[in-house]
Amino acid sequence: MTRDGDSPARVRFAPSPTGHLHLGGLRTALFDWLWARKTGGQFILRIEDTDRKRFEPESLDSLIRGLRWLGLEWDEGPDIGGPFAPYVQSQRQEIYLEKAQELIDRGHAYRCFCTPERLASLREEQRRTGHRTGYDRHCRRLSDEERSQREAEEIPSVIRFAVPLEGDTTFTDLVRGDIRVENKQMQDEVLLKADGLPTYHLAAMVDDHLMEITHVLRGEEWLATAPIHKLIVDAFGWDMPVLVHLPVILDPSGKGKMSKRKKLVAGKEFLALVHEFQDAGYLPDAMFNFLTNVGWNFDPEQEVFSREEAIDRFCLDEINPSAAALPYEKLDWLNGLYIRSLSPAALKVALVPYLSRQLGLSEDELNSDGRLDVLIPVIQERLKRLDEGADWVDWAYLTSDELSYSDPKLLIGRKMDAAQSIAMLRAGALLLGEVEPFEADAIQGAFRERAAELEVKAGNFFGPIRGAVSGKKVSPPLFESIVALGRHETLQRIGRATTFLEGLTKEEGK
RNA sequence: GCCCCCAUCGUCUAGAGGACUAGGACUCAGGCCUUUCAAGCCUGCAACAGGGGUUCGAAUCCCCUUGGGGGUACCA
Repeated sequence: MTRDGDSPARVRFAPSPTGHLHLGGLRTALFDWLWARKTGGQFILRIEDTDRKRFEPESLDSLIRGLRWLGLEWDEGPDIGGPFAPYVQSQRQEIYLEKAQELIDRGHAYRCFCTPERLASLREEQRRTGHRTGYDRHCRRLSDEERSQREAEEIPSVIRFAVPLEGDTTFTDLVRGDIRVENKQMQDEVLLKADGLPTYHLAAMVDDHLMEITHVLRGEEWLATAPIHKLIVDAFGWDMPVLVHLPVILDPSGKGKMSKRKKLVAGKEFLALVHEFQDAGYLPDAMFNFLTNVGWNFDPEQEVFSREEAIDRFCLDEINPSAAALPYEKLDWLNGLYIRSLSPAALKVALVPYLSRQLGLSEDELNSDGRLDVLIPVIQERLKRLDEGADWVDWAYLTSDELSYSDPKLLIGRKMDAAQSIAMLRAGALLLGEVEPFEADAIQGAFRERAAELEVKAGNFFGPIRGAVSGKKVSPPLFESIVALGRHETLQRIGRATTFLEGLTKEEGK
């Protein structure tokens, strides 16, 4: 039933807007989307905002941006509507109320008048005495009389599900098989809260049914509540959708579920939130490729694949049931691969916003001259993330004054002395003053020729020049850097570097 | 504590009883290339958690142990 030829599935991603979307959520959405596209069905976005205390309005925006960033377009959702609108649970309150009442009428639920205080002290007592925690079903045993009396007094109440006292419940998880749990292990979960809003247990089951959801993909943290959900769905007399619990994503250390942000032994910070990956300059295509292979495997012999290929091969019953840590190094490698596959023009478009932010220059300024056009092709293969671009080109945007040569090691290579470096700088300046055309190949040719005449190694010649031009030990290829800077600015920098070294040798001579 | 799930190189994974001297990828190490740094190419290190079964034969099936994870809310 999950092989080729599956009928169109209706799959929903149903996050609660309680904060920024993290990679685990994004992966769930991705698998949802993949399955909907694979079967030619629908991908539905539903907002589960039934917790007023934890609701954060901004997270909705963040959520939508994150999904769009990865390219997961939904077919029905709060912003575009659909045949089962509204897709925001807080706007569906009457439905849940009605359904909860229906369960009471059928004897599957009951009103509970216990105060939060009683519940808390009950829990405390259970913990203290080493008993298992849980509601003691006090109100389930209320007589009709007692119940109507409390209702008449308008004592605040919730509606709880009445779990069968005996027997057991079996449900099926597509990747784990049948799972059986004794009913006595389950709680009379709250279905409708005192504020009139439903809990997940009610709202999700009702909406999944009403919205004709065929497959529910959700995090493994829901596995323990699945039997309750089965019981609720059974109580209504509905069909259970296919359940797939996606393995949790572990903290990079492999210990515990990934949370917002944690530090690893190396003291290195790992990203977890979708917008953080965005800001760091991971490409959506790379992220798509990466995430698809966590919890599922495209092909053990093929690491890189397109969205179309992924849709074509994706299969729910191949999902891996075991928890996994994100292989961050692989993400970097993949991202580098995708960056290299971009055309220089496309990379420029992607890179300029990052450069603008980090260098404090406007995008117009960055686009106004040819520096980036020369530099981008040569830094392309050096980038793993877009936010590394600034480190590769910042020197080109410094004025002569801003560039200082305080460290002689920058200009003097290993096994060289200051006098030799000065000679190299002078020779370089001489060449750069007259070489034509002022292009990387021509300049390189002239430099190599001169190196041969001088009988010095290319590295010894280029090193001091590199230091003078970029102010760095490590820079993009020298001759492209020189071209990006232009003849005038390059000569200026070499001149200043020469002066600096000369001052140094004089001091030593004293 | 109780319930449930999971278990192959450091990490992501392939493996659905014989094709496994366990394959791929990332990382790491070494080499080639080389103007720095990368990229690229080549080589290498590295795993079936342990113990019992079942079977002619087990990484693959069963049981136990251990380890890890999840849940135990008027949160999702």
